[in-house]
Amino acid sequence: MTAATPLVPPTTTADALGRSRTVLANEAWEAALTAHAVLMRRFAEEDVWHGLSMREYDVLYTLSKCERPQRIGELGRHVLLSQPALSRLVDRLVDRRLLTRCADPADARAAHISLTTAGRALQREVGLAHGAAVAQAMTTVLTDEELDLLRTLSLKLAQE
Amino acid sequence: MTAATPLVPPTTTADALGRSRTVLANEAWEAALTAHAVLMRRFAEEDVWHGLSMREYDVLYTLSKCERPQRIGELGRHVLLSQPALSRLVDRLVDRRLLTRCADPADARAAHISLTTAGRALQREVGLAHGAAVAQAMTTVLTDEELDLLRTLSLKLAQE
DNA sequence: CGTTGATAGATGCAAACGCATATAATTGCC
DNA sequence: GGCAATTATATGCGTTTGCATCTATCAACG
Repeated sequence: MTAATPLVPPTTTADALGRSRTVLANEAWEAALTAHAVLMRRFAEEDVWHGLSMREYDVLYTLSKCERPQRIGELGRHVLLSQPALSRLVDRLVDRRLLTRCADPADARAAHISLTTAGRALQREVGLAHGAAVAQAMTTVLTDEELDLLRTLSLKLAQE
Repeated sequence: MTAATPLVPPTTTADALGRSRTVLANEAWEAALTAHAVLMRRFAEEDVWHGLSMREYDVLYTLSKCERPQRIGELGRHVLLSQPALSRLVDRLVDRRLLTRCADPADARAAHISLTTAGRALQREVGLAHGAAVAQAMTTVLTDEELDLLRTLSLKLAQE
């Protein structure tokens, strides 16, 4: 038994990186928040919105991916907005003839929301231009592998 | 020259994954947005905020990382909020004795914002509990390597 | 059936937000 | 030094938001 035998405990990955697991998590979250803010700001100032707010577009986009009409509650799961705020946002889009509310024969409480033809057309138009801006912003700094990795990590985070 | 020579163009990584680079970027962004929304909602409903909104905490946190007092404009770079909204948010926090405004001798336009003792104490208290919630949420679904990767990808996205 | 509790969505209201613009101070250029 | 352009922040105002609460409907159980 030599005095040179290393007696330090085996390092974890976090130790090897010089940070605790908690710090690692918080640094990752802070970086993600910053990236979110930077990109949201950049996308918001693109001239592609045709009078929609990003939240309004978010609702149109969510509906565009759905085959069947959605309830307010369902939409709420995809949009970071309180139920009353979402309810009124839908009101406004209905007033603008971009959405329709129709009754559910099986549940009189529910409001089924769906895109009008105009709503779908507007979503497509905005989506095309916005999607191009998203691609532009992300592909200039990330490789294909990194984009795929970001998607994978994000899906893990979003899972319950 | 044989007829068996493959004449298809070399596949890119995106082709190999079966998606175009644009689609890849948009899928990554959508997943990131979803993760952001899911986690924000979860963090917001944690009972750690002591009467602060998350945006207000964001300002206290940003200031807590700075040695010197910051201008409104500097804070604005870190917070996803319009300049007037930030100006009034600071007003409210000053009214609550969590921040102080002091004049800049070299530039009478500028408002130097800094934490009061109470503001710093509140940030620490909230930060401790919130940081724990962040760590909890992220470490249960991501490994250390993945956390570090997320941080790296996010920093790349936020650059420029 | 009828009452109780849960669920979907709407509404009252005060607080907070964004846009446009005002105010005030600085910089640059003649 | 004086005037235009720019920068930093504040304010007016209409819109949107969140919280609390309300209404209406459904589900479940005696």
